[in-house]
Amino acid sequence: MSARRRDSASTAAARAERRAELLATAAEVFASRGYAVTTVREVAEAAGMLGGSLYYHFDSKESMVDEILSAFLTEMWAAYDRVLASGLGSRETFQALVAESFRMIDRHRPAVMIYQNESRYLSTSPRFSYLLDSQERFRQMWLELLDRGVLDGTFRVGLDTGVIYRFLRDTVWVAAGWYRSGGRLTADEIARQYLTMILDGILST
Amino acid sequence: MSARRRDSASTAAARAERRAELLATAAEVFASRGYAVTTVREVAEAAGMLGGSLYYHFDSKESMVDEILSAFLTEMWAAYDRVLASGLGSRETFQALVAESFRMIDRHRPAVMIYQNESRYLSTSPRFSYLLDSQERFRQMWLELLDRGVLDGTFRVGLDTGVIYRFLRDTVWVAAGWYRSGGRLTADEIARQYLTMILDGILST
Amino acid sequence: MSARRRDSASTAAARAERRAELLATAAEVFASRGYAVTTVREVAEAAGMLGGSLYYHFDSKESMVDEILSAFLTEMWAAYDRVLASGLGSRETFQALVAESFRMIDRHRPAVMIYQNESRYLSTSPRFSYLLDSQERFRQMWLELLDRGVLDGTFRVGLDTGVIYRFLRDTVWVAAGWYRSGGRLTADEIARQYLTMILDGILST
Amino acid sequence: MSARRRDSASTAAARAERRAELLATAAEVFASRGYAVTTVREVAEAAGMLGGSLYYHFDSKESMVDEILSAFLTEMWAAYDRVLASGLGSRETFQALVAESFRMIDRHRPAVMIYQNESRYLSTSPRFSYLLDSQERFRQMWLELLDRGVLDGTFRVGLDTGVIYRFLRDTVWVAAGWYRSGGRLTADEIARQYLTMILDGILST
DNA sequence: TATGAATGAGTTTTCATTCAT
DNA sequence: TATGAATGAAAACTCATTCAT
Repeated sequence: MSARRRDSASTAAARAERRAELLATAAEVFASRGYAVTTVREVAEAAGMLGGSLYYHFDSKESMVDEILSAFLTEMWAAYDRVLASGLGSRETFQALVAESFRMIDRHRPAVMIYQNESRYLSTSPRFSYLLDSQERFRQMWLELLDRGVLDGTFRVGLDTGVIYRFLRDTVWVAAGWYRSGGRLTADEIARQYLTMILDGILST
Repeated sequence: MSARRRDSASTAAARAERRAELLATAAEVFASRGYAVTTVREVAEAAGMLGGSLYYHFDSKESMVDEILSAFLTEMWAAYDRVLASGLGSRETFQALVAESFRMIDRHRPAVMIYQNESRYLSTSPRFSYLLDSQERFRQMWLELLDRGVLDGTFRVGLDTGVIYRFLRDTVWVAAGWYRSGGRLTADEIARQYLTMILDGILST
Repeated sequence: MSARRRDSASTAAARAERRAELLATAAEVFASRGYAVTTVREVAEAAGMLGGSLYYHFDSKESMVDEILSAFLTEMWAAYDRVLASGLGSRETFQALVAESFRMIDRHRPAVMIYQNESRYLSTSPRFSYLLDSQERFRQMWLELLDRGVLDGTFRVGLDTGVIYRFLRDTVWVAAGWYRSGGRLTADEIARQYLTMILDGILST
Repeated sequence: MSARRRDSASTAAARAERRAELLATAAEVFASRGYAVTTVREVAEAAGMLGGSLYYHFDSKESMVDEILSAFLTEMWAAYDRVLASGLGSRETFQALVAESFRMIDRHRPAVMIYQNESRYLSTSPRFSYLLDSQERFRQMWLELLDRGVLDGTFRVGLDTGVIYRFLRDTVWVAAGWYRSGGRLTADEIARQYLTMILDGILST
């Protein structure tokens, strides 16, 4: 490899790394203040630069959230698909999906918060139609799992799976709003608590 | 009662009614599109008037949400306080609070959504410090109830009450995002499903 | 006609009049400074208001030129079509088209200048594709007329009609750059001079 | 001549050549898109470099047009002065000036277009006052020639020389907008067509 | 010589708010 | 009570220019 090639490789890599840094900063700010009310200036300041400078790296404020969300969703579905492909029973699949979700929150808390809080607003634009697609796929995944679990005797009969699905959808993700990585509880521990609660209830037996 | 007094009384009443109508419309729009991204013009249009006309009725966009939220919170705490004052056991109190919450969603869905989605943003302003107060009071209410329930053997030992509290807080209110009054399920029926799930878990026994 | 209907009619008319005034002002400024380098603020100032106020009347800077140009082109083609439909001989048609053009300059000088100077830039946007359409139609009109005139013996044989067409196209319209309505020469007088020059040449005979 | 001197000489020459290349590129882009709306980045890209790199060669975007235009005007006036100094009759002078103009278009089409399209905008800055000077000199040159020609019986009496001057000024240069070097017609052939048209008119005789 | 990252002034646009009618 | 025109502050975005490497 010539020096030239190593150079161009390293600058391309440096550039990608800088982008990633900036996106992480942007995600943090969007998550904590809300996408719509966050100004580009605020993101830039958090990154230690002036407002206009961000436009050297990104086309628009919109393209920043876009990149944040699509990267997150890609990774999320890869994780879910791995679980779904592993042939587990309905209870174990359930547990694995919830655990995966908490791991996503652990690793991509800002992206999860943005996904949770801003989807409604963003998905009015065609550019973000993939958010609706993802939601629909999510819905089908859980409904199928719940139906299967009821049929095979894992889950309680008489529950409204539509209600339970909505319950799960919201419940798991809103935890991103308060979970802090490195806090008292690990993501796996929280997943365990949630699973106990959901699977067995909170009543003493 | 003189004609004059009846007139001014009916005018004052008509005025209050008009305000209430406009607030209901505003709440609907704020809830469905998000407070920050909703323009005053959109609210006005939904009410069949022009942007400037709203300022005859209200001081500002902010005072509209303010009125919406404080009216809602007042009613909500009145309901909660009634439950808390009735001397029920921890399980029954739990059930009653959850049921009350779903009734709030049923009757004040837009206000609940606004409370849920916009509190973080609004409470950065001193004017809305009461939102933080309400949250803190909510937190204490549930933590005390959970602690009491664990002590008297109603709730499972070994659960992290901090986690459970957050779980309950989020879980109940997010239902406002999908619940439709007059839909397939009544508020009480949904409360029953939620309670089964939370108290007994979803596993078949 | 009720008072209400007359009112709404008069306000609609007042509004249309205001728009027309503002468009005339904008056209003046765009014409004298160039569309691209004119700021919305400059247009607003020329109209005695602040920058943002223009957006009460117009969607965007672009929509202002759009309206200016399309109104002008509509009127221009109406005038040309009247000439073309009147069954004149080729020499008289030629004279009438040139005279019409100078009348357009007389009445819509700013619009003509914008059309002349900014078409190249504007027509890169799909919104202004009608500028290209108009140019193409203009080209066909003149080429047909020149060809007919050569065939019927009106025009000199041996001229390159492509060159003459371009010559006419540019020559007539650039006069908008210097012609001032109410100056020493009337539009008809200038048209006469141009026609003498073009038809008979400037050499003494 | 030492190696050192030859090196620095060839370096200086190479540098001048690079500048000339870059200016030619810049002129092309400015001409085709318009100076004001062309970004430095676009010029740089057309020259195969990045935006900032141009600033090694030039002080500013403005200094680029400045150099392009002043070089062009210098050459143009040298050519005109040669004609004017050669003691030709008014008709021959007329023909020679028009022919020279088309040769300028042939050899410096981008510069001519910039001169034609951007003078109004540029000449608002003191730096480009020479554009106004040139225009004034141009005007005097033609008016004197026309007056002389009318006096000596070459040109038709009764024409408004002010109108004819403007006509000539615009007519000749706008050809830069469509002329392509190496196309169907040579510059001299186009000059011949223009001259026939202007001198003898387009009517058959 | 050229790059790439950043600057900062300026531009278009949005929108809560005001106010005369 | 409501309208409609305007205000003005703030937002997203653009781009000529700088400068360390």
